[in-house]
Amino acid sequence: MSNQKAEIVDVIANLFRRRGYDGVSLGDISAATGLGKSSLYHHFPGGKEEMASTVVEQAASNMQAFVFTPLMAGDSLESRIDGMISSVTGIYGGGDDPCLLASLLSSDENGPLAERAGELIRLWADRIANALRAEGIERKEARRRGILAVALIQGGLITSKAFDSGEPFKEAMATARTVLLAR
Amino acid sequence: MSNQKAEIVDVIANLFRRRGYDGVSLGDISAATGLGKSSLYHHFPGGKEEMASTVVEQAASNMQAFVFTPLMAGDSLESRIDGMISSVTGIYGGGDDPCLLASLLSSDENGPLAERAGELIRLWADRIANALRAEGIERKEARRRGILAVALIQGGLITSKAFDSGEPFKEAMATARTVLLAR
DNA sequence: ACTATTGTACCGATCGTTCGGTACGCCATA
DNA sequence: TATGGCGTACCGAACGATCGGTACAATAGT
Repeated sequence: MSNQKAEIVDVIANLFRRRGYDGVSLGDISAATGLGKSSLYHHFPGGKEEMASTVVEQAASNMQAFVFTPLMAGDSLESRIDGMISSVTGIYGGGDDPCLLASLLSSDENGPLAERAGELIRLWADRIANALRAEGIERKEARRRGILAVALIQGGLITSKAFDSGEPFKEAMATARTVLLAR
Repeated sequence: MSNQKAEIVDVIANLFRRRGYDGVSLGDISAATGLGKSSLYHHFPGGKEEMASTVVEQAASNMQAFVFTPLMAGDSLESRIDGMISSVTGIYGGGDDPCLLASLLSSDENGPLAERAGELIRLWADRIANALRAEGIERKEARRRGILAVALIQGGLITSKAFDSGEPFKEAMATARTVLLAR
């Protein structure tokens, strides 16, 4: 994907994650990107759905690069977890920016976008669980904690939005850290 | 509010919480309620916005009755927390049903509905904190745990949706219970 | 008879989408 | 070095469909 197009996708992603799939019109996208509606169809022949799915796939690749990779890179479980938390905090603007996956998971009801978003969330929990298993934590317990950590991240984002403050998110991240590093 | 109207509001609430504000059209509401558009405008002269705000106010009243009241009614902190958890588990169908407040908080971007939904989420955390303070837990710590519990509930709902299973939600609730009852 | 409630028909606006067409750069062939 | 064709990128205008909302007459319940 060219840099040019990646920038466009980035702009569209910011719309979708803040307003959900149905909350964003092609007019909005046109205004935000500076491209005419017909130009958007040049880049995304599949229309709005292709714009959204492209955005999701970019998010998937970002997760791979900025979340999963740090989760396997550190020299100790603590440093791996801290690496992920640091990345995640950056991605979500310290709690100020909504999660694209959660946004599409909720707003598309049983469409293909929601299915893919759900898949990525499950993958996320799975990768965390794998990191724990590599440290000798039993399989089911690792899975339990992985899911719990993702729940804390997502719940932290929602409460941070409700409180209009990054503090709830940061508290949730601290709790997730404790859960993941408990022995 | 008459029983008749309360039923209508309930049907509309189920639409909004599953698809968000923008994902529901008046046609959808008309089909789901069996009422023509004119009938809907008879009951809700303010249109879609009034339908949504009525739905939110009904949710507020339900929270008061089924969540806040149990939170003050038990004879021990443990029984109060368990009362709330039991009610909450029922309200969300064991994790299968999305949260109306979270749905509107996210899909309305900075509209009045999102503001009200956020207010109710903050109130929820506050009520939990109050229950903890009544047991001697220090103010800031009580507030921290209240917010954390709400985050676990909301995050549990999202992960449960991603996994298409009530299990993540139940795990999140169990964790919330532990957090709230810790000494 | 009166009021509450509803169905039918319709409104302008906006939705996602498609169309015809233009500008520009690359590359082959003459 | 011209020239003509071709692919990429973009645009304004318009499409049919649906959006939220309204006017009004008919019906139902008292």
